Amino acid sequence: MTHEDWDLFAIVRSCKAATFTATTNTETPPTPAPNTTSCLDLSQENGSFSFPNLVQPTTNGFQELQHQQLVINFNPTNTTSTTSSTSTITSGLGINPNSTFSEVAGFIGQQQGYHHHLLPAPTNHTSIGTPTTTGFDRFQHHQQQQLQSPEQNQPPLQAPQTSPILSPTTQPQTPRSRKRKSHQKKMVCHVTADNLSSDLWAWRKYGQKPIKGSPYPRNYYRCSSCKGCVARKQVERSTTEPNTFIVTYTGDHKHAKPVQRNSLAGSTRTKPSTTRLSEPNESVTCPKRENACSSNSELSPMLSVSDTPKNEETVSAGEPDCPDMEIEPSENDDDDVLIPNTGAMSDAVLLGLTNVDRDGVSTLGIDQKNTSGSCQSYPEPDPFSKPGLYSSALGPAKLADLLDDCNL
DNA sequence: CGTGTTTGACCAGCGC
DNA sequence: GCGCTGGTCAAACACG
Repeated sequence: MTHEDWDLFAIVRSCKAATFTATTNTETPPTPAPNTTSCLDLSQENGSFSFPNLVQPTTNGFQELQHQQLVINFNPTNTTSTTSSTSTITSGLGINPNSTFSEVAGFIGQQQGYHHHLLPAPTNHTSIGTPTTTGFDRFQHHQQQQLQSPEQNQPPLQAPQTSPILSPTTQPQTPRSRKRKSHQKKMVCHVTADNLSSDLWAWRKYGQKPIKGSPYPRNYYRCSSCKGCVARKQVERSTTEPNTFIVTYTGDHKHAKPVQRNSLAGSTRTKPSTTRLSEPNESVTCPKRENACSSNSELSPMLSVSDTPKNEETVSAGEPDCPDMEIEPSENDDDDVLIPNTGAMSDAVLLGLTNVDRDGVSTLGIDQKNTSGSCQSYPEPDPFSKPGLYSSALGPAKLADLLDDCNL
């Protein structure tokens, strides 16, 4: 099946591609994929940072900053002044999918510091930051604010069942949140197909919809690492750059980021071969999903951005796994809490990979029914419909297995 | 059995 | 008010 071939090839490519080409953004000058090896390996015991194998540490200074962030809970409500618009981080670099938003933000700040000359003129609407005041700086500032006043800053992450206080996106009054996502805080990442890495988060696909104006369907995923987690992710292929996938994260994880891939996450869909390569980092331990749920202290830092969609701003930033990332704030700060699960980006990559055959050429012929009842044939196979590849957050070993299966 | 995907249906927001 | 669109639900099914 060409579809599978596509997936496998893409996965392989992604695995091999610790580096990838920068995605182009109409609003941003192409970021010269700087040192693509400048990935972060901030995996620490706290679990907040998880830059697995595919990435390598670059600067110690940044790590220090990252460490500072780790213990800080980001208050989404405090970002109003600095996050009044959508920001897009475009970069050929990649932030490891397993990183939290704070990680990404920090990374962005770092990259801005290094490459701010490549960035568009900063504006007050930039949520990510400016060359003089990087988003990371702001991010830290907000986090510190929250630290200083934890009481005032309501913990964004609440246990779904135990706490009636939920993010506006998941108000208990409305079993089915129909709120327009356009008004929700969200983080958008542009991921190239070549940019692949593993994602510790477990995502479960719950829907697919054809998007008007786009030949590619949009896929909807929710976090399956922990029941009650409202974190969601949308993945769709960029119309302008078919090789790029737009991953949108909404909602906040109500649990700590898995230190390791959940072996159960998507494992049922994968077909590990007997000759699979052993991967030290992969699934040595298999924490149950429930274990993923933990106190807020372990929760990923959260991001909140205000809403000014029209003021979209593109910021180039280095980011191994999330070359392009933009934060789309909601119009109401109190409305939505975003946990930038940058870790999911790799998933998007995986998804995207499913659309390419082993020659790296998109394959056609797979029709995907839309979710609204009206069938629609997509010019390319649904990159997200490949069972197991996406939600399972395949690790290198699994990818290798898939390769073995296909003699790739 | 538990997890995942698929997919038709449903529902709410939005623009006209 | 109406239709379009996007987001979600949930049943059915697949997989290990």
